[in-house]
Amino acid sequence: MAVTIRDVAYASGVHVSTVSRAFSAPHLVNPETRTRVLAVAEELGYRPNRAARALTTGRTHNIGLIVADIANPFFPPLIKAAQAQARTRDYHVFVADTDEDPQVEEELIQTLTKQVDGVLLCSPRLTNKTIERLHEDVPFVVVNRRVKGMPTVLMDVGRGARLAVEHLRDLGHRRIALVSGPSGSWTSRQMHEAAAAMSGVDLVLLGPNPPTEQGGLQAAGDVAASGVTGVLAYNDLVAIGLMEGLIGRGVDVPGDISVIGVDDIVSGRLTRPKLTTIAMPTAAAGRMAVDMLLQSVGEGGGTPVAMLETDLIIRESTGEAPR
Amino acid sequence: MAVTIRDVAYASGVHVSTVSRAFSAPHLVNPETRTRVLAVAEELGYRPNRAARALTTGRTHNIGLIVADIANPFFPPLIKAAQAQARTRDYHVFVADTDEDPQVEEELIQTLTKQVDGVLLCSPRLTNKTIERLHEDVPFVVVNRRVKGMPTVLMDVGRGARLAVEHLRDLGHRRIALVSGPSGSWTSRQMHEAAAAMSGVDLVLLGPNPPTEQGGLQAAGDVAASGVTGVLAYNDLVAIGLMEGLIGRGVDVPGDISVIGVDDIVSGRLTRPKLTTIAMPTAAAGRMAVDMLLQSVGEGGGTPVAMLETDLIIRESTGEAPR
DNA sequence: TTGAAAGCGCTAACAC
DNA sequence: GTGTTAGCGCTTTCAA
Repeated sequence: MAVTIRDVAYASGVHVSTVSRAFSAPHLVNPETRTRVLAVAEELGYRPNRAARALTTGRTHNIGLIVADIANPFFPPLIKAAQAQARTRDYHVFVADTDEDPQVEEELIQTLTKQVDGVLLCSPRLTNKTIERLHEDVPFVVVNRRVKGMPTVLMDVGRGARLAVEHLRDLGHRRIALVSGPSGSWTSRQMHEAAAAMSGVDLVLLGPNPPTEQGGLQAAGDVAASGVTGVLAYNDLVAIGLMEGLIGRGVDVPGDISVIGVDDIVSGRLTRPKLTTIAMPTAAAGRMAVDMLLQSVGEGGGTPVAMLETDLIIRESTGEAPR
Repeated sequence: MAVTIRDVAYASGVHVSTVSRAFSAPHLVNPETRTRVLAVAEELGYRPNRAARALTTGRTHNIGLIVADIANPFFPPLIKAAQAQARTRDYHVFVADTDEDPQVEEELIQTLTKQVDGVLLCSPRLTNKTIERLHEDVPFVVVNRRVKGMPTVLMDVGRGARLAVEHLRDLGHRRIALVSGPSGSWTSRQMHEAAAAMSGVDLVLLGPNPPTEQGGLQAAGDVAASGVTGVLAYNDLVAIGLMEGLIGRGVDVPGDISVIGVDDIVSGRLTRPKLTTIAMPTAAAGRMAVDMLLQSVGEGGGTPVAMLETDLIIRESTGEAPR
């Protein structure tokens, strides 16, 4: 068995409670005793058992991070950043993948609840109602979606969409398609609203579509047939699939049709032409979400909503409208 | 506070131990009592506290998964698969990113040790000695590296390298470069040994290089100057950077130089030309590693070493040798 | 400043 | 088949 607080207490000739204090309430113990205890602990290789500690303190020092699909390139930078940020606060993170299944998501949250101080819900697929119910048992921070009364981290995709449409308009495009994502998606709705409000262009809504390359590929026919010269896609994956489908049909990108994606995943820099896209601050979102969660765990006050900036990155998949 | 076993016991008129048994030793309790207890538990929304359970059983039902870099596209499929497999066995997984820093890696392992039943070490950067020392406190499974006496999951990159070299040889290439990875890398060494043993081709070793796009980009000059007509790169990232550098220098791929990567990351399908690569069974490795870990946690016997198949995926970055 | 004792939620002998 | 009891490793009153 591993070395416990008792071993340290015995070896340093003090009571366990003193050892405990030496670690978690240093000011309550004589400096000399403390140094001695710490030295002995070090020598024995003692590490406090966080689970046992959690039992009395009610603080696990763990958080849960639930995402729809780890393999979706949008998430890894967020996971990485969240995990790194958590570590600076001495927190560990459980990562769970729901495979886009709300059922799995709910179950995961429930089994995780007792082991964590809070949960980060990234692009959750659950209904608001279910989220609210589950929230009774554990603090949440929701990323990429708006749920009433819940601390939230959003990325301003509306602004991104406006920038994108402006960019296309400046290039002379007058008829633009929005190749949307899944029907329930908050992001998709934001994009639509922002784009629809822009003057000087006609907007054609094409969707819903699965948020994947496949989804984009399948939409290529409709896009080609729609007579648009510019496209704003739900995300980079969709944009990449779309470009593939378009090029496969003999459509030139950006000669005939300009394409803009969302997310700025690394793959977007590798396509030919390189993808113009709206960069999402995923890493910043991960960090901020962790901060918010630990904040709300500590105090419980308020329901902060953060809106992070997005930016348009112009590469090669957009150009002058054909005339 | 959340509902505990005590609440359930009280509400169903039995002792806590009976409730405990109803969950973890059903055969020891009267079927009727059991159904009643379970019903009450369900109604109250009782969920066993796994941390508390771990305190008595010594089984946390958690595992740790430590990777060098979550954002490296090689890892997400592995993480996803490991996490999914763990879930089928009722295990949760801590994911931690070391940022390629051995120091961080060691500390992470130490703080995680008490909270998990075992740890998956993916492409660890620690010395064998350190790994062996840490292994005294917690079971390990090592992925992508060979450590004496440790359960291991390997991917047969040697075979992949042979297939790759054969493929180039069949296309008429006689002088081939191996653009290697980091100096300590097990994978890199395997590739080198396998490729060097092939007859009918001259092998030029270029490296070590960082395992990134940047690394490939920087190696482009040497590759172009080396007079080879075929290249096997350490991984897809390096291969992609290399292609970029080559094409930027006016070298045609595959017209002048053929390029083969390793990993089969999704981005490789997006480059122009599409990347020929050695597919690594990362998802299978993740699943197998979890199985091995839980196996060794359960029994502790043996030191299994699994070698998973790799395959050559021929796309567009390889072609006939120029004459 | 330190020790003693109770208890966090749960399981595991041991009785009955 | 079920209740009793002790205890997992730790923190936290309460005394001294």
